[in-house]
Amino acid sequence: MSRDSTNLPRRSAGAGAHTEAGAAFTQLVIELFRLNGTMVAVGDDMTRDLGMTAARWQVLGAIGSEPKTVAAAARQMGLTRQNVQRIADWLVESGIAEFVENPNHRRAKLVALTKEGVALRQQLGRRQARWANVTGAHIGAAELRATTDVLKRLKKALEKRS
Amino acid sequence: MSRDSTNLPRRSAGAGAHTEAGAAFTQLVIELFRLNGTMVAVGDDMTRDLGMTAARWQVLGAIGSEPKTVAAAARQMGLTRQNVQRIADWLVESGIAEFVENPNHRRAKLVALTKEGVALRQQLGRRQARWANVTGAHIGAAELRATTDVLKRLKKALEKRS
DNA sequence: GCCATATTGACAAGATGTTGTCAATATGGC
DNA sequence: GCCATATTGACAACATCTTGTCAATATGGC
Repeated sequence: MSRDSTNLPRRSAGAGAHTEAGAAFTQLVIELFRLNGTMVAVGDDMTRDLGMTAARWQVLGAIGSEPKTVAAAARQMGLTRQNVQRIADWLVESGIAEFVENPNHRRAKLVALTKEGVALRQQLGRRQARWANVTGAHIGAAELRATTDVLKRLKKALEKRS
Repeated sequence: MSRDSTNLPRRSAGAGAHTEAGAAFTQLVIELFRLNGTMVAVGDDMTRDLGMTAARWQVLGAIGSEPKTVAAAARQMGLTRQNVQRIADWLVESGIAEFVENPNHRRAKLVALTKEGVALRQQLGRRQARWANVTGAHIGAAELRATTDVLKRLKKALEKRS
């Protein structure tokens, strides 16, 4: 191990110079963007024949576990309220979801799955499980969990910073 | 270890059921989306005072190493040609980049940084390095590299599938 | 209960990204 | 050199996402 392989950023690292960990982090960010793009593309592919997209699927999943308001779903997924609203409106138009009265709020109705929505959710769930099981088997549960853990820690570190 | 902890998807896994690796993979996907969102937000924050965004920064970086055509830059980053074209046009309008003659193609000019673009790239590079070094140090180079490796393998596995 | 404050859905405008099409140009087989 | 094919930038139409604003409603301090 060379004298420069410390994980601590050094004052002596000149302008624009990466430490070892800094370089590794940068590579991770690049790969993260790439994989994210691929992941969304696969999600779109997996749902296209059912008239869905990855984004719609995500909302379907959020309201599927239990009915919630648009704002609550948006918060849960880290998306903007307005974007989720638009998708929720589309789901309702398409008969997949419906707005139901919210005992806790007069205006903020709950978005709930219709019978058709529940069936769609099940079908997509089966597809996702097949896909996840096959893909996950390529890597192995232990490594996947370790990876998820690093991603979570990174997210926390980034949020503190702001 | 229980009899069910195999990494192989089983026929006996009922509809919608996850294997251990399948469940771990699913968690990873969820965390990937979240971190990606945070990452773009941080990129936007880091560049906002310079009139930039994460997307523009990415293109700046691509043409910064050496001038290339819009299509080449798009390919390199996995973005659409048209989207990169729009961003490149903006960079040129803003005096950050310019179109220069391409000896290999009469129409497809190269996008190159101007003097101002080079300075901007340096400034952003310094910021990025500080940020990467600090954030990377929280995790450590070894774990970061292991994580990047898993992401790369996942991307490969997903691409084969399509 | 009253009131300051936060949350929520609705709406609009604009930014950003995608998809399809076209003609100009380059490339490779022959 | 000629020609089929692929690549490229230009343009347009559209989909998607973000940002700002507003009034209705809920919440918590008092």
